[in-house]
Amino acid sequence: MYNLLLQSIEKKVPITQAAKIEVQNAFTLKKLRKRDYLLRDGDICNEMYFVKNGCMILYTLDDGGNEHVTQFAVEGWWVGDMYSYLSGLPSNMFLEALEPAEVLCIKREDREMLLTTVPILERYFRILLENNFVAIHRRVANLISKGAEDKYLDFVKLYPQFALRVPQKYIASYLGITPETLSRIRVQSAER
Amino acid sequence: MYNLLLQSIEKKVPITQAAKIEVQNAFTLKKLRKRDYLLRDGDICNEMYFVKNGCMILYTLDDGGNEHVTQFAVEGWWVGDMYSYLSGLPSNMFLEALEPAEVLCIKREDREMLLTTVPILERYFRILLENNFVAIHRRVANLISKGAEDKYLDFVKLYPQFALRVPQKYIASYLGITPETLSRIRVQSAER
DNA sequence: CATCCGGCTTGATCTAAATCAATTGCATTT
DNA sequence: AAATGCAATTGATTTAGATCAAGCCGGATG
Repeated sequence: MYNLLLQSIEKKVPITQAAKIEVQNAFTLKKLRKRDYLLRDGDICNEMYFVKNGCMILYTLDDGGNEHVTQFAVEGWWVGDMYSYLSGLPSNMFLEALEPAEVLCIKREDREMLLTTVPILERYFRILLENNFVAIHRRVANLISKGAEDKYLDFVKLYPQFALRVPQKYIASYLGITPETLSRIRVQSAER
Repeated sequence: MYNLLLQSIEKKVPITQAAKIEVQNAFTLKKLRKRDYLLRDGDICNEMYFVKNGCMILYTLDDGGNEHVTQFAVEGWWVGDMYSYLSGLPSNMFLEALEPAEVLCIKREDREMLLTTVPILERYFRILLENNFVAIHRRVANLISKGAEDKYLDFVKLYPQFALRVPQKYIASYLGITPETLSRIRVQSAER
């Protein structure tokens, strides 16, 4: 049950057997069906989630009711509204399962506690966040500098798995373009 | 000389006198004049920089020679090309002083060393990166969901200091719009 | 003091992508 | 197998913002 999480940790830092037990005790499992929500606009995000399997999206809704996907999360990824999680203030996001999913949940206080009892995890999260910083920075660079087609091509190159797994409209949203535009881009790219 | 850095650390984690010495020994000071570079396309980013004073921008150049600002950094901020810094691979970015500036530099190996000798800094960087994650995530949400005017208004609300301090063209670039568009937005907003 | 240059503004035009709208194709449910 | 409901496609039109081009202003430089 905790295999994937412990692997994720061990890939980055050494961890003792005793610490593994501590880790396991800090998490609970949630099983989700397609379209279940872990978080809705207005909720406070009191937990962060480690995806064991399935696929989640984190998104906002604008005034016109359009979804804007800020994050995907599949097996081995962390997800949640970090803003709300850290501040304790209400989120303006939705966290939804695109597929049946299982996630490991850790509450704010439990994580804080765990970080003091197993301090090597500070290093784990630090490394995780650094890698994440690189990825999100690349995304920003693409968003401010590239046109629709180039953004899509970079996305496919970076996450070939997603391009197949996730409905196109979510990818379009993630790239900041419309589903219609993405559809047209795909036929044009294929023609060449 | 190390005041601002030590304050930045102490705001987030407790640190002993001995550890402060260790920190100071790990950094060197660089003084920059306006338009000096700390990093150019093709360089490997072997250091990260903590800004003591002045203002830096991190940007890419596209095929058309247009700058795309991915980051600002003023007093108390960290900056550098994290991708190149972590991987040791060449950067495709420029890091330039917009004003005369002083930065504290820490080499890759020295930071790794420091993190093992002063492990509380793992926590410092972890917290820093979490806060940063929230900010950059907000930026992404704005980039994929908002029009030019709303992006600008959010920027001014979040960083009122910058709006005055930095030439508009860099702000435009940071927002993913042209200087012309930003100029027009500003007069329109003022009219109302 | 003059001039030079970079940054900002303003206007005219163009274009990539959004929007609006209809149709089709799948997959899930009944 | 019919029916329902999304997702994707395709076409027509609109629009936000880019691009191109000139002029202008203010601070740095000889």
